[in-house]
Amino acid sequence: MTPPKNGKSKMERTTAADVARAAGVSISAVSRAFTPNASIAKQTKSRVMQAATALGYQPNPLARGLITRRSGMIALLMTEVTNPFYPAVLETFARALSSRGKRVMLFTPGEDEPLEALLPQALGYGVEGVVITSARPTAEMTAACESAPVPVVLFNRTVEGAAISAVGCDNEAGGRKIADFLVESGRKRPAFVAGLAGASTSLYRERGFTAGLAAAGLPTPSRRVGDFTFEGGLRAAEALLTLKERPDAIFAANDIMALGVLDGLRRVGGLRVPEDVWVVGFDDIAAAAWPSFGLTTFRQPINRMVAETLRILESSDDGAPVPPSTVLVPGRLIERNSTAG
Amino acid sequence: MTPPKNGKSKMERTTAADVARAAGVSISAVSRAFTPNASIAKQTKSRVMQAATALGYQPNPLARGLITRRSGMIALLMTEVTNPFYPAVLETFARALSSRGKRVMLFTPGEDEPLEALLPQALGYGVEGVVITSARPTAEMTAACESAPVPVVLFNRTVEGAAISAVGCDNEAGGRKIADFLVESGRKRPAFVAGLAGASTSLYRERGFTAGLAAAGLPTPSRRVGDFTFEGGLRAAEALLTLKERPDAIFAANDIMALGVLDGLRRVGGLRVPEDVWVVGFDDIAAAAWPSFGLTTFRQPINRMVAETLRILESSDDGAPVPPSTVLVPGRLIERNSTAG
DNA sequence: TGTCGGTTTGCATACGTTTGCGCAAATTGG
DNA sequence: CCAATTTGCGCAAACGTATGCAAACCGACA
Repeated sequence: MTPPKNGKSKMERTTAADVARAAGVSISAVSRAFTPNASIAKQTKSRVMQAATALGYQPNPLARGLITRRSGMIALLMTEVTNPFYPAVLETFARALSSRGKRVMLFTPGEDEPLEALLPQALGYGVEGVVITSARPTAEMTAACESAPVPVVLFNRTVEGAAISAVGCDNEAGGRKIADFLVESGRKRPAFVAGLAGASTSLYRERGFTAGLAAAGLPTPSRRVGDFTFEGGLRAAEALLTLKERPDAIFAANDIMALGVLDGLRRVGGLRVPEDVWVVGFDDIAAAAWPSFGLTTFRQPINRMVAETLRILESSDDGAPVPPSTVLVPGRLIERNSTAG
Repeated sequence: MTPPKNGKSKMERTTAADVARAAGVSISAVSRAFTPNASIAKQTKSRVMQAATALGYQPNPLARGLITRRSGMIALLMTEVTNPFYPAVLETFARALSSRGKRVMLFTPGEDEPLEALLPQALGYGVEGVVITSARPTAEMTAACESAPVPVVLFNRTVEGAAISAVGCDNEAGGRKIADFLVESGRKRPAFVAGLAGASTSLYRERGFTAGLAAAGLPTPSRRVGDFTFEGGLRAAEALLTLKERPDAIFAANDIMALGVLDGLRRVGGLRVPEDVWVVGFDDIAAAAWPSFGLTTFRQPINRMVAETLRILESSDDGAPVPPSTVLVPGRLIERNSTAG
């Protein structure tokens, strides 16, 4: 005899059976009461619900997930958490999912864990969808994504020619817009600070930027790599200062590098921004708006990007695999004090 | 007939039964091969493992969790993700758990979701432990924590007199240390910027700070509230500048506020730091080390704090409920350019 | 060769749900 | 008021694994 007399030791989980007993119905009825469109009479449903709240019952997601393959969890694969842009993304996801009753499981590679190992792991947990962010998928990973039983979305990354959905900002247009802005404002020698080699975001931003400059008859900009980090931006700025022809504007592929550039120019190079050099970033992280920086940047609309991602994840909710789609959300140039357009 | 002939449509999960068939053993044997101290012959184990890797099998955490109540997940309840300190904590947790084969589930309250609702939800997922961070537990939540079937640890928060484990930095000692430092350097009119009312961290830091000043014969410092945000710090600085006796040092209860204070002093107040006013923070977030700021601050040893937290979570790994313990990890004052000691 | 301790192994049950399938009850139309 | 239809409900079989229990095995010792 182990009746859930509410054992004194530790909180015993109240199960559907308990609720069923209390409400005088079968376990099935309880289950149906909690299933959105199930065949159940209004009256019994309310009786079940009443008993359920009285006992503090809520269905066990694991048991449910075992059957339905829906655990109410979305996996987020994410490597860089250093760049403040990603915590913001993470938070937006978590909040958005929270209000839909879902949860986010975070998968970060451990010490010597390859990124590829994470996807099968995530799938093992029966997640309903996978969002891959800030990670350049390898070829094998791409294949795994394509054959995954749940929708996979690349966030802020794209892979050419792969059949995977992707959501991002229009990076190329952003780069172009920034080039146009600098050109129109009379800048003559813009430079570029790239992120990690092979990162699609950096690549497209650079492509648009270079194209914009070329269209105005300017040469291909000087270029340094900043690894998407503050220190990288700082070093890139120092390096750019040693050029014979000092740049009169620097566009960094993301904000955190741009801040590093800005600090490098001011503190190390002894230059004034924007009087001597202009600086432009990409993302619009919180620190870009701090008075010390006032960084002109291209804002990525995180909310819309997250919303689109969830839309894709949910579009194939009832099994039917949806063809992969790529969504590019438009961004917007935010002018601040690091330029004087 | 649905043999796992590797259906062309979608990746069929390979189950323990498949492995058993391939290895010519029973399902139990497969299970035991994956259970650390199970009774199984070396030879069979290796045969199972071989078949497992060949088929790409790995046990389903949900099914396993249903039985063992161990899903391999740790819940992280977290509200503020704006303060860069917490993403850093999150990352540290994720990495540490990752290399132990565990995962972190993030629980953030949704739109109008009360924080209290998260704990039962997390428990429903069969998490092996709960870490509550940056959230002031209410009375009912405290009770829920105490009777939870898995260990719960408050990270960077404490609740007086509650039987809950807690891990944090020695905030009071930190505040005291900062006071001593300012006093020894000859500061006469230090001020304090508090975080959210009721947050234990802010409270203890202030207590130590005030005590330190009092010990040196200085009066209770002027005080403003900065809500733990950059903007709050900025406004607090402006407010403190209007005082008849302008402070000659400002200690903010966390770094992000301290940076706001610093920016407010410089950009709005037109003052120089440290020549006119000193600024000290708490946490040592990445931005504190940026050349623009060079914020003197009290470093919280995140790695050690996380390690201690995991130690507590794992100490009651085999059922035996361990008495709640409170661990205070010592921090360290990092002197930078925002002071001139 | 027979018995005995110890190690391995398989069988069956349990974990807490969902859901297809029948059946009884409720509803409708004539 | 009865037959035809709809509706609501319970039974039982899944989902994929862990584990107590008893049977089977293995070598060793008398």
